[in-house]
Amino acid sequence: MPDELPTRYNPADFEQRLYQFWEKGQFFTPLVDRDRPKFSIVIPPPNVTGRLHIGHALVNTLQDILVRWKRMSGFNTLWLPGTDHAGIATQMVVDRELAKQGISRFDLGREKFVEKVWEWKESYGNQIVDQLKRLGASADWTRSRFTLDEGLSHAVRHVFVRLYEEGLIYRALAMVNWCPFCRTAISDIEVEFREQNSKIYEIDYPLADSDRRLTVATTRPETMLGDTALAVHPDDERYRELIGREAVLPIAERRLRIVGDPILVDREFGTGVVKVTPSHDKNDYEAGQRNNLPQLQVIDETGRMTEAAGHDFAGLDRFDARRKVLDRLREMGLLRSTKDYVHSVGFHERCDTIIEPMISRQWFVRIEPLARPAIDAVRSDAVRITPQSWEATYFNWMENIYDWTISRQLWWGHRIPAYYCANGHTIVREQEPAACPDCGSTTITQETDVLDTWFSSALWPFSTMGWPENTLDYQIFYPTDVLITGYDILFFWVARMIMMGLHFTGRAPFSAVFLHGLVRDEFGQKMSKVKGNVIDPLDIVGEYGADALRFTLAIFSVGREIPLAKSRIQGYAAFANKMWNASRFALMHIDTELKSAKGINRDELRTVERWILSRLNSTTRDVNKALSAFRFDEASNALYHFFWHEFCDWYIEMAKPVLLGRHGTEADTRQSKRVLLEVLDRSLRLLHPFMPFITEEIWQKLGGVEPSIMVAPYPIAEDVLEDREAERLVSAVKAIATVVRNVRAERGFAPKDRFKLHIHTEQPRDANFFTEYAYLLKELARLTELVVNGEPPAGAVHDVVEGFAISIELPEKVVTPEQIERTQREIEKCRKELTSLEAKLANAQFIQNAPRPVVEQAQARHAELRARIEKLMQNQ
RNA sequence: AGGCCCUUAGCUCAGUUGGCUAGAGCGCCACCUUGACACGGUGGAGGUCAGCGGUUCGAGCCCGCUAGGGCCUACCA
Repeated sequence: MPDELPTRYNPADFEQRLYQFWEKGQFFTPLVDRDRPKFSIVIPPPNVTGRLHIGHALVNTLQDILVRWKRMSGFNTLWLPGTDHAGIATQMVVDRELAKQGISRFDLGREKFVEKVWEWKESYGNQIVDQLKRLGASADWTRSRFTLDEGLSHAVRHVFVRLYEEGLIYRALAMVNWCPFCRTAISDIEVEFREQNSKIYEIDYPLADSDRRLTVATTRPETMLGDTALAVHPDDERYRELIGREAVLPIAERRLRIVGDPILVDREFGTGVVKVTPSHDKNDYEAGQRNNLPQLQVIDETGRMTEAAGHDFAGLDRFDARRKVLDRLREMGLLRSTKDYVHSVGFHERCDTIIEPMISRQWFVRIEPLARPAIDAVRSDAVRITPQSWEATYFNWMENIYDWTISRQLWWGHRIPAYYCANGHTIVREQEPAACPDCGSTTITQETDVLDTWFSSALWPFSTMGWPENTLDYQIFYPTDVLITGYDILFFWVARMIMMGLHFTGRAPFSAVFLHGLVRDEFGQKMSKVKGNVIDPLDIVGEYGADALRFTLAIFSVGREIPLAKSRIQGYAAFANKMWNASRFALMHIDTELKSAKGINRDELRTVERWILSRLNSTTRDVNKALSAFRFDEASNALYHFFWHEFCDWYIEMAKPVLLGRHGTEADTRQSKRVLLEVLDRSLRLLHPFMPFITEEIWQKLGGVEPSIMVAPYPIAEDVLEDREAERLVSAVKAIATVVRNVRAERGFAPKDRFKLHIHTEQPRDANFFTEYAYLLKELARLTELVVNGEPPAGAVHDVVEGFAISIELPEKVVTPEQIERTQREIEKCRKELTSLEAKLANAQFIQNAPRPVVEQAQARHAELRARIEKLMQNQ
């Protein structure tokens, strides 16, 4: 029996098989067709060194949901994948590999090392791609790109040269953030400031020409060896007359000018005297420029003290030097105090090394001219950021942006296309020149620095499409439609893509940005190996299936933090199991003849069938609407609720009597089966973007026309399916059944005990409905009999439900104190609401100002409450 | 220091232009092995929507203040 499903949902049985089926079927590859509406997105390229973590799972699940939705909705859809060469990260990984063999990259030399990295990339770089496939990512792998491949490298050189020619890239000596561990400059946003418990030291600097001493405070005493001045505030009466005189730098015994600098010095802070180290502090550097101070580099690029720090210190690590300086000062009696101090210290986010501000020659992007159009693009809604609150952060950063340090002293990356001739001329060209255009020299060397990884990432949306060539892909799929990523790389990546896209293609690279939250553990803690709270998505896929993980991520995708607990994933695996079993049930009753002749005649449908189709229709509308607004949570919630709590809990139960032939005609049974199939089919298609595997597995057994559910049309809402009347009546049936069950449970009757129920209605149509569907209520509420508009005995339990007065005849009168109290409470609640409603309705302004439907609703509610109170009173 | 955000059931969170009789999932309690499913079914308990004040016929939602928490940017001799 090929059509039967195993009793238990076991995703491992089919997920990988289905993925291979999709790949083989080439369903992920769009057509090269410019006449069809397209939808395109590019993946945030994971690092080649990456192993799939839960953040990847989230961002790629969300992209896949959109892509599958759009593809099924008829768009020519491209999801372009790829990986990032990740300069520092990858270099570090290979460094570590080499270290295991006892060699360093310096032993190999640049060329050999880069070869090694490529080798590493060829063997391990595809790991993350295979892992994405486990999640069900429907990216077009045939178009996969790598930031360091030939095409992208060409784009990088092209952009570099143009920016240089436009004066937007320059090389300069400047104070940059230096990582002594990675031995490279890094940009400002790669520095992570952290509060540290540290010490602040007060040190006495004697004046050169008197006994007076000036006390300065510092957290970094080792840098004093590089001091070239002291600064005071020019308006500070305590020190004003000292400006222009000299102090003596302890230990080094060097003369220091005392300068007045209102920008550097805050009179209120500390002693009001500041030591100035222009070579190792950003503010001091600037003060040095203003006051024309000499620079003295005392720390080198490895974090050790230089010769300039003095013979006693040269070669010492900066932190050892700190201790030694303090010892000296103590001996000299110049260390006035040591106090605990909390301040923030900059760390390199990649390697956790404390950043050393350092003057060096680097390449920069003059960013302000690029930022302006990028600000306008967001302001004018050419690019819409969701959630919108991030726009403020974006503007704040973009409006106060400073030049971007793009050179890195690494070996792995895009080597900067600048060349220097023997006579010191600089040539910036896409290809190495044969001779210097200025002097004809043929002795030419290429710049050794490489570019910041984010430089190539900034070009990703168009470089991956073949730009700067005017390729068909570029013409058809650029600009992309939406970019999905985490808010943590808004500045690193998103802002820079907008800037580069606008500058080089004249268009924003995407019209929408969706920033998802960051995944945390169930207690809101960051996941980290140290804490041991890491959830490995591949473990989850193995345990619960990719679909359960995807559904969980979708439902929690909104908000800044996504607390992920296994119990939640388990919950959605249970949902998958529910789908599985509901489908099993349906398949048991759907015969082959039905599968080939799908479709239903709406005019012949009974109320219950019209009801479920109406509910499905409004779910369809909600899901499409939610997805358009990136409300993955609303979409998945709507589907979860519909499928489980409307389709399974109610419709299937309501359909059973007719479906199983216990009630109605054969024609009714056939219709019922048709509707069951129709609703299941549509539900599966609606759910497919969220849970691609299980929906495909089941759908394959439903006998569709298309080869795969992933290319079957996505349902759209149809007004004809909406049926308010059916919704009203079935809603009443549900509510009445619930009340009867409630009374049964509350009064201690057994589930199998059956009662006689009376329903009263003035509407002949409603009376006919209940008469016709008496069998249904008898089944759902377990009744012996349903009487419409009869004479209920006084001793019955009365209530009013959705406008219908009902009375339940119990076999014996059971009155417990709890029960009386409960009725009492219910009446109280109604009365309270009634009182406030009456006040509302008595208020002329409410009647006047509130919209008509609101007033009508209040009036209807008022009537119902009164009737209900009256009936409930009879139960006493 | 500037900016953004959060505070709703035991836990984690929805609640879109003010109309709510405030929802969901998980957890909890009671009952039920009914022929799709115990990864199930039925019923239930649980909230002065952080506090105070204002606008409004009407505030969880808008405005102001207070308290607590988080994040981003800048800086900290």
